[in-house]
Parts: sequence; structure tokens; C-alpha cells
Amino acid sequence: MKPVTLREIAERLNVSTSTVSRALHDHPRISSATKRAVRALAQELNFQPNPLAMNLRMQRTKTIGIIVPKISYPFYASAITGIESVAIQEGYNIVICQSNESYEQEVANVRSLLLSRVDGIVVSLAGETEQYDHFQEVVNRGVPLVFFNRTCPELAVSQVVIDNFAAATQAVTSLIQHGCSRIGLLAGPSKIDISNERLRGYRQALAQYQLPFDSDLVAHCDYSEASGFAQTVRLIQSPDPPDGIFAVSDRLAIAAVKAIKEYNLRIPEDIALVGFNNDPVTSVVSPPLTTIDQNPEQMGETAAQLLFRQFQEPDASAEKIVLKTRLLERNSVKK
Amino acid sequence: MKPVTLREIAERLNVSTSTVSRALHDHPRISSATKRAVRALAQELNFQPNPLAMNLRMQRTKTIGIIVPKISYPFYASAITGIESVAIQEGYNIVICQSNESYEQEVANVRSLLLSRVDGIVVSLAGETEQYDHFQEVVNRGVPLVFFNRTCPELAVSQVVIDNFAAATQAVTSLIQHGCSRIGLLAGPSKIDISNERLRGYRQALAQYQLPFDSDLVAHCDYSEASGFAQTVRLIQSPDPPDGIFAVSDRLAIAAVKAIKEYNLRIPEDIALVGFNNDPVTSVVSPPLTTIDQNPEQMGETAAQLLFRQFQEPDASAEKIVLKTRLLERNSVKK
DNA sequence: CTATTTTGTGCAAAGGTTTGCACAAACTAA
DNA sequence: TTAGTTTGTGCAAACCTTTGCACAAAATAG
Repeated sequence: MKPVTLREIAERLNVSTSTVSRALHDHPRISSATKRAVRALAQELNFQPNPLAMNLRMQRTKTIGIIVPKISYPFYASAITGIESVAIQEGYNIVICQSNESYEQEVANVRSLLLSRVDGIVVSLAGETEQYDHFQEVVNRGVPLVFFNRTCPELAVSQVVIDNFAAATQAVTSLIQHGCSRIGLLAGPSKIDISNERLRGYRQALAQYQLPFDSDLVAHCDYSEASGFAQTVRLIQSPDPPDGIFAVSDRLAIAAVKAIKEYNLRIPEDIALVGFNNDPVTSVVSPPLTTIDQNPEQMGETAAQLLFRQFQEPDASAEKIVLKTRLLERNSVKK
Repeated sequence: MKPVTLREIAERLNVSTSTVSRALHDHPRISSATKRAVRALAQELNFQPNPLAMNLRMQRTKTIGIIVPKISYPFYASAITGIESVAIQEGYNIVICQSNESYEQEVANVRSLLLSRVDGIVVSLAGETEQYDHFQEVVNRGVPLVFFNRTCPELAVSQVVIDNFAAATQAVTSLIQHGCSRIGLLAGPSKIDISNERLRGYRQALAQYQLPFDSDLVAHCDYSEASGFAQTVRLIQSPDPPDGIFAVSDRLAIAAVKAIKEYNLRIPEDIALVGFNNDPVTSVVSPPLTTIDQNPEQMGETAAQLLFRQFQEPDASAEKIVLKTRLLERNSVKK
């Protein structure tokens, strides 16, 4: 059951492989009679050009690589779905890599994608990543690159993000307006840009309401549940514990819920809580979490579109697209 | 910054490309002097064989394809991680496809994977799938194939599963032993093998305790939350509603929780609930769900191992591996 | 009726690797 | 010395497709 090749068609029709190839590509120099014959036979034998040979010849794989921290994060699963949908539409395949928040893995992923000659790469940075040589290498090789969500400010590369500063300001403001005056922050890794933006938003909201900034209330976490839990415990046990917490991701927020409950404190009465992402869990946990709603699928689609735009105009300058978010108020903040 | 080729090395060293290739592969007929020289230069120029060319020449891509219903299901995200870990170890890449529970998509996925000449395929069936020609095609082409979790009983193909019958029996027995006497079943699609196995287990537990089987209590769902919700509502509103529900997946169980709460019923007092999979949400929802704990990562690893075994012995007969599960008792069942 | 253009097809190279076969040189055995 | 083996390397094909160039035949122009 070996796949049919150009040559077989050519031999059966007593023409050359070039003629067959051109006929199938609707080359103007091929007579319509030949085209008909070739196409009919190709159809009949169910000919499909061998992509491996095409890849080699064309120096193009019609594949785009995706690197995300973890596919099990609902945010990234949705983003991938978005990327995939536009890729399929354009006749491209995707290959998905997980960095597992590890710098080394991310570097390995990039290497592997470059090696396999993907036509472009879409990335959201690993939590650990603090240097960007591997991405510099990508642009050096002229491979189109797009960041989304967790981006790299140092590289002049297209990206799609949300206004993390504004969203965080809004989230913290909501806590303040509902009576919180001492607000803890479960922040992300300090090298991750969006994490810092959210920190800035947090400070902005405090400043707006003349609340003091206390660095003891800022807890940097990696994105693991364990660190979210531990840092929440630290905040709870501190001499002057917070009456509200803003977590920069729902994963951390959920960890906070667990910690708060473990200490028999009530949400929102003792500690109010706001998360970020609108992960499905936030509607299931009790109480349902107030969170920042964004649209990861749209973000994925947009990122893919930016990439395809680069395929068309390789020299276009980097573009930055900022998507809308909204505060989704539920019961983890006092009414 | 073009990648280095065999030819460049060959020219620099005044040898043929074949010599270079053989030197790098440690061919015995190459003198150790030449080997040293070639390797040194290859190292220096950071030579990496072009995988596209290798693929074409070797008719082998060192890539395995994975098809799952959705990567956003935590079960599959973990399973993929398991597959990935052994693939990496063996020097293989993976490409992940989502069928989105759709038969058509699954067929398209298979076609795409065959076209791109993956060396083997690991699959968990889409909820819609009721015929298997596309997988028959895979085995016809001699491409190694392994099913996991949602398998196809009609095809003589290696598979890794759990004992769904026993696990379901155990789950339902637990409901009965804690006082439930009228137990609803949120079942999966009736064409999915594991769904039927779980149904069989449900009936077995009822029979063991001389409880009547009532087909009104069996609600077939696709795997969507919407259908789980709707079917739970139907059960609740029925003339003789259940006092316990066994959901064949945690996703359906969560939908049931939402429905039950919407009707202001209490879990477990009014309706006890048991899920399946030990998804992370089940520990977060209130009350935490009793569920069947399995190890999707291990399942993925095992599936990958079966695949690699087929690479080594293409003619070995199909193997079926059954993994252990356990009942994880939490508070959604009366104590 | 010649000169030029258009039309339809084939040859061969290119893309980069692996490998069977051939061949020469060096070595071994008698 | 001769025959036979071992050792080290190169040629060229194969994997399959795409495409620049060449060429012949047909069509058009003058």
C-alpha cells in the first residue's frame, strides 16, 4: 500500500515527472488535455505529494511551532486552539512544545523547532526565562516570531498582549472599593514582563487611594500551586495580615483559597480575593472568584494572524496588539 | 547564517560527503584520523544534519503523532506529558492533534499524520467516533498504532486502559454502601467502549446489592459540560429522582454539581456524587468530590512504551495493558 | 516563404542525507 | 612473488518534488 509518487503517474502516462508536477500546479504552459489526463489519474490513484520531499525542495514545511509553559493551563490550551484554528485555515500544521516553565526546556524547544525547520514560531515565555539569546537566534535566522501573553520587551518582535497594567489596577481598585485597605499581592516571577506590569498596576491602584505600599505584602511566586500556597500562608501568618489578596493568576488564586480555608478564614469576610484569567475553576470554587476575564482563544488567533502577516511581508516592522479585558465580579469580594 | 551541510565539511576537508557522513556515524571502515578531523570540524561549525533531508532519505521522521479529544482536558494534558517524556528520552518528537470529540476532525488528523509520515500514532478516540476505517488504514500502511483510555475493541491494536468495569463497580458500590439506593448514571457516548464498560460496572454494582436497574436513570451525555448539566437537571426533575449520581467523568460530575446547587439541593445529603478521573477541580469544588483516581501520565508513558516496542518488533502481536486505579473518597458521599 | 513568437514538453539540477558497490592501496599469508 | 584479504575512500543512486533552461513543433507576423 505504498503511496503513489509523481513518477508512477508520469510513467503510466508516458510523460515526464515535470509535466505531471506542472499539470497539477496548473502551470500555464501545460495543455489542457494533458492537465485533464494527469489530474484524472492523480485523482484515481489518490496521489498526495510527499510532504517530506516538498519540504526539502521548497525549504518550507507549512508548519508553525508553538511554545507554551504548559498545555494543561486552561489559558494556554485555549490559546493553542485559537492558533490552531487560523493555522488550519491557512493550510498549516502546528507542533506544540511545552517548556514546563523551564528555561532549559524552552531553549531545547527552540532548537528543536529550528532544526525541524518550522516556518514560524509563536511563544509565551517560561517563568524561568531571564535571557533571550535563543529567540535572538530565531530572528537572526530570519524565522518569523510572535510572542503572546508573556512577552519579551527587549526584543523587537511582534506581540499580542492585554493591558496588564490597566487590568491589575482595575482588579485592585475593586478590592479597595469594597473595603479592603491592606492588600497582598501574589505576584509572578520578577523577570516576567506581564508580572511586573501587574505589579505596577497594583501600586497604581494603591497610590490612587493613598494606601501605603508595603513590600512585605508582595509575594513573588513561580507559577506553581505550591508556591502560591506557601506565600499565602506567609501573608496570613505575618504580624499584620492583609484583608484582601490580588493573585496575578487564577492558579495562584486557587492555591490561596486552599490556604485561606486551611486557616479557617472566610472569603471574602476575612480576606477578599481577586484572580486573573477566568479559568474554568474560578466559577466552580466556593466562593466563585472575582477575576479578570480575557479571551485566550482570540489572543491565539491574533498571534497566528500576526505570524501569517510576517510570512507575507517579511520586512514589516514589529507590531504590538493589545486586547481588551474586563473585570468579572463574583463573590470572592465583599458586596 | 545558513546551516552547515555535509558538503561544506567535505569540501573543506577534501573528502567526499559519504566519508563525512560515515565518519559522523562511526562507520568502521573510516580511519580514526579522518574521523577525528571530521568530527572536530563538524563540532566547530556546529553541524546539525538537516532533518528534512534525513527524513526523506530514511523514510522515517523520528516523530510520533498523538490524537486526543482535547488537550484542555487535564487527563489528556497529563497523558501527553507522559508520552512526551518517553518520546524525548528516545530522541523522538511529538506532534499533538485535537479531534475536539469530532469524528471528521479525527479522520483529518489521521490523514494529516500519515501524510507527514509520523513513525507511529497514539490515540484516544473522539466521543463521536463510531467507525474505524481511518485507523484500519493506519495499520494497513504498517504504521504502528497504540490506543489508550478510549480504545477501539474492534481493532487488533495494542492498547493501555484501566479496568473500567471494576472501577465503576467500586464507585457505585461506594454510593450504595453509604446509603444511596437510587443511583443515576451520567454515562458517556454509547459507542465509546470505556463508557459501556463503566455502564456495565454500574449495573454490576446494582445487581450485587439487588437494586433494580432503571434505564430512566441512565443519561447518555457527550463529554460536554452542557450535556452533563442538562442530563442532571433531567434526573433531578424526574418523578422519582436519584439520591446518588455516578458520573463517568469529572467534567460531567462538575456539571452535575452546578446543576444540583442550582436546584438548592445539598451534596451529599440530598444527592451524593462520585466522579471519575481525579481532575484537579475535584479537590477544589465544594464539597470535594469522591472520584476514581488514575494516573494519566503513567498511562501516556505506557502507551508510548508500547509504541516503541512495536518499532523494535513490528510483527509482535497486539498487547493490552491494564493499569491500576483507586477510589478516592472525599466528601461528596455521605460518611 | 522566412523570421519570430508562442506553446508544450523533457532534461537535469537542486535540496541534503545515507548507503551499496567499486576500486585502489596496503597488508597478510603462503 | 603471488594470491588473497583488509582498509579507507569515492561514485552515484535513492528518497520525491520543483523549476530554470533547452528544444522542437506549431502558430503568427511580415
